[in-house]
Amino acid sequence: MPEPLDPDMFAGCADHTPLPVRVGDKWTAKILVCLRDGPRRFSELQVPLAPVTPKVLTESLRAMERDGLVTRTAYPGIPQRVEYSLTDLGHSLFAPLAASCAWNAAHGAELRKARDAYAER
Amino acid sequence: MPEPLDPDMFAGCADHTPLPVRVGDKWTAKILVCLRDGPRRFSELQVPLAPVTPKVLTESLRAMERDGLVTRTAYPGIPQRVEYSLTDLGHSLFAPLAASCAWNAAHGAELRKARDAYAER
DNA sequence: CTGTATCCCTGTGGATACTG
DNA sequence: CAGTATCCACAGGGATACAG
Repeated sequence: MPEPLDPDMFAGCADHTPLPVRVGDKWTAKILVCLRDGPRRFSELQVPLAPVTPKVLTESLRAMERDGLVTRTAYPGIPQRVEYSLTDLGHSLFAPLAASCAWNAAHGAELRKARDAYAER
Repeated sequence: MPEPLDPDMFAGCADHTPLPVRVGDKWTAKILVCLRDGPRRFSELQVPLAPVTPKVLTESLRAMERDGLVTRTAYPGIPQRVEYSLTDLGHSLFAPLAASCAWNAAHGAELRKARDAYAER
């Protein structure tokens, strides 16, 4: 018999999920992985992330820059050259990300099985 | 100097984030926490989750049931009585969830600081 | 090459009211 | 009590074209 739930148990929480900010969206986690081993250029990121559009990739990178996860470095010249790299804060996100990936590896099949079984009806 | 990125590095991935399915949404993680210590009734969940609407709470619980994270048990009688409880699979999500919460505790302030600094311009 | 500018579509979530 | 039924608003993401 559990205790009654505290009506204010989420009072200190942000409005959204307890997951690290904006890592639950469509591209952030993948960008993290792409930048894991070193700086990458804009066009270099577009390849494995296809079919991401330039607009969306820019938006994602800007948001990550704003949150201190990546740094953007522009090298003057023609053609233009821009590199994105992870900050220490960005690297620190691999800890929770690895935990999530481990869960998927261990239980993802079970989840899909449950989903398929539910669809039977 | 990192190797070139593998164009197919995300070929096996789902279209979305590598995070556990539907835990990145607005209510799932909070529902998990509410059900952690035992079964809860629908109206019992509404209290700490306010101002969630019945429609949205139902949708979230249905999706979690579909994914095998919770079980729904209805007890006949008047007034009606329904209890939701976590499955073993649901409980297993606390591992990645804890890692995310730990990140927030350790680095959340740093992220907010970066965000505020970025807003200065 | 590295983006911006528009326009648009969809899904998630919400407001409100009603039912078995 | 435990939902359903409607209707709706908004943000994320995408298609396409263009610019510095």
